[in-house]
Amino acid sequence: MFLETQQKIRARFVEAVQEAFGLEVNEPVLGFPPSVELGEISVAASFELAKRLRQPPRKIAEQLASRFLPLEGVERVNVAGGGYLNFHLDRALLASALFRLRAEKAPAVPPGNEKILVEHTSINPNKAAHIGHLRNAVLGDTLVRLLRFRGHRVEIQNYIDNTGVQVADVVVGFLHLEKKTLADVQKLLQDPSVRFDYYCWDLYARVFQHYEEDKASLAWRAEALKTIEEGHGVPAQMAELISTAIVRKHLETMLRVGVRYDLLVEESEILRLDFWKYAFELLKKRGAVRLEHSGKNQGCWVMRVDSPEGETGGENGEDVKIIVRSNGTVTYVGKDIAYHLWKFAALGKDFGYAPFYRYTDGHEVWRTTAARSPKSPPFGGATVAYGVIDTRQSYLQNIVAAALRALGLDQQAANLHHFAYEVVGLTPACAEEMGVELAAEDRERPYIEVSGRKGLGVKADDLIDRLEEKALQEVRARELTQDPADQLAYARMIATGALRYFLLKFSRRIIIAFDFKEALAFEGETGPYLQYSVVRARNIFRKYREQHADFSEERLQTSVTPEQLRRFFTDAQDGTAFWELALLAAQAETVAEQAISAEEPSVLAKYAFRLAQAFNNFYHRYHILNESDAERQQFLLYLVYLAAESLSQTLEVLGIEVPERM
RNA sequence: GGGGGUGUAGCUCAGUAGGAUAGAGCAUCGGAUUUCUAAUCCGAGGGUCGGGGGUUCGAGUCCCUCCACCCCUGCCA
Repeated sequence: MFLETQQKIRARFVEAVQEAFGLEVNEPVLGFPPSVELGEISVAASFELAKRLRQPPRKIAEQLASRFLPLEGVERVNVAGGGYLNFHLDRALLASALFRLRAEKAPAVPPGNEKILVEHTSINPNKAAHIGHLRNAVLGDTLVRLLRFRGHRVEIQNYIDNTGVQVADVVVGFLHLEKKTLADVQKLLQDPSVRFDYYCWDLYARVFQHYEEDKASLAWRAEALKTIEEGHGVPAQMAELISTAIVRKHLETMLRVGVRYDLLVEESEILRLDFWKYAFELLKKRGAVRLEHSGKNQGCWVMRVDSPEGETGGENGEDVKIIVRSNGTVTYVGKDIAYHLWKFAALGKDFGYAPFYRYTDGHEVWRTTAARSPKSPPFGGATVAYGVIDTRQSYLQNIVAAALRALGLDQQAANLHHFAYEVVGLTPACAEEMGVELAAEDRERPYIEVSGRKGLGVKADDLIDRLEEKALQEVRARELTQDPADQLAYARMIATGALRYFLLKFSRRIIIAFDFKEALAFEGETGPYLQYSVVRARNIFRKYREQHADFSEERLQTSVTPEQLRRFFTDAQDGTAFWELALLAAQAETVAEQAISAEEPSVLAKYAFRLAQAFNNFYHRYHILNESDAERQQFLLYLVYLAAESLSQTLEVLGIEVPERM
């Protein structure tokens, strides 16, 4: 397979340089020659070696070229240009290995023992989810799928900040603005005409407006926050009621786009089980935190934040972060430190667990509880942890890592990956469409920031609704099926495909300026384009089967011989075009590895698009069912299988399902 | 002030740990076997890769510097 061949070439290069020149070198970077006629893999390292060896690069490459063979999968090695080493692969061998890989349903890599923990979504459970949350969830979910695709054992956690300020604000809204009792809220929850998460969305905005108008009312918040954190009284009960209901809504929203979880870690349990107290003791013992006796932070426990160069302070004094407020409550970072110690099994304590939500396939989402439960699966205890958290929180994530280091957990700190992504804004036009009044200068901005406090944003479910509606129209217009259930199922897959691809095609470091027109597009570089490509390929097989009842895709593996593969892949007329498609299809694993190491799912999304493009091009150029040469027809079917199966497996990693018809 | 991010075609973005001729989608214009359903394909136009230095055989990519925009630097998260 392609990835393995690459690894072999790298390793062999190091040996070859050692043999030829007695020189120790690192594994070389592999590139791609400008066209497959020049080879499939290239190494440009001879240029660098030229200095050390005082020889022209071309001469170095020539001395190395002969030392690679025999190498499984490589047919020949030659020198091109000023000193490139170009590797020509054994096309028939690679293609048949790829066919076997795609045809076997078992994962390519057996699951390892090490557990990787991915935390994503982590929405404040006080109102409906918006597009920014969708970006987080889809990025996180795709990271999970990527890791699993490459054989890693992954646990998905969703952190629920159910004792934080944002929940407190909604409690304030119910208690003080709406004068509602616990029973009133309960009734509201049971009212089928009320979308509770939408209701809270509006209420939260109203609370903020009230804070603006009446600063004194901020005291409500402080009071509510304290009682919620202490876990007693009506505010605490109401917070529990609200957050649990909203979390359930969030799970349902995310399920619509194929995102699922294993465990909900609730902040209230971190407090209730004294995880924080325990972590606090550890930090104090190590001198990582100290109590301020004077100055602006008097009465607070703070942690010193070292600047990267080790220069602390300067004239303005050192940078510190408050961990415990002067009123004794813990900031979010403090709780996050405790949470992360538990993630790495470095706290010496564990939660209890209880089932919370069951998916239709039986998979259970668990939540943390204070009571121990013997029947739960083991959670936490990871060696590597990813946190999918927006980039604005980098400062706080650095503090968590710094705390780990302060406790001597350097290895864990190094294995803690802040998967930082940028937020989703609205284009000015979109913001105005949503009813926001913009100043002239705001219209010139690249994007308008969404604001939960102002109630400005595109709700996730509204967007998904619109996508499904549009997709349903398209499905109906095409008269693919008369069955309304099928129509709906197709529309949902197409809507999800469009949305997930839209959120994944951008690099995580750039701000997405959201626009309905772009997000609702089904043509060009979109999810539906990818899905359509696979559908086209499957249509070929379906039609072919109508004439050949005994046909199955798997049978191609034997009906096309290695001899034929060799012949068609080196055909003077079309060999290059055939080979380019197969070669691209073979790179899914290589690209997935890249996406993981760069922590950049867009790399795989872009690859899927390139593969779909290559396939559509091929589809248009070669008419398979009309092919009169039977051997050639079998070969073409073989090639369609490689491309379609590679693409559909890649789409699975992206969380994009393919409908039967489009 | 300090830390981080971004700047590539009219617009939105890629550019694979420096490599062989700067790419894609959208938009615009022109075309395609009345089919394995066109949610497709082909072609055209369009670029001082923010500016200036430097390193290198080679720089969109690395270093320095300047400019513009954004985020963080809360007893919010």
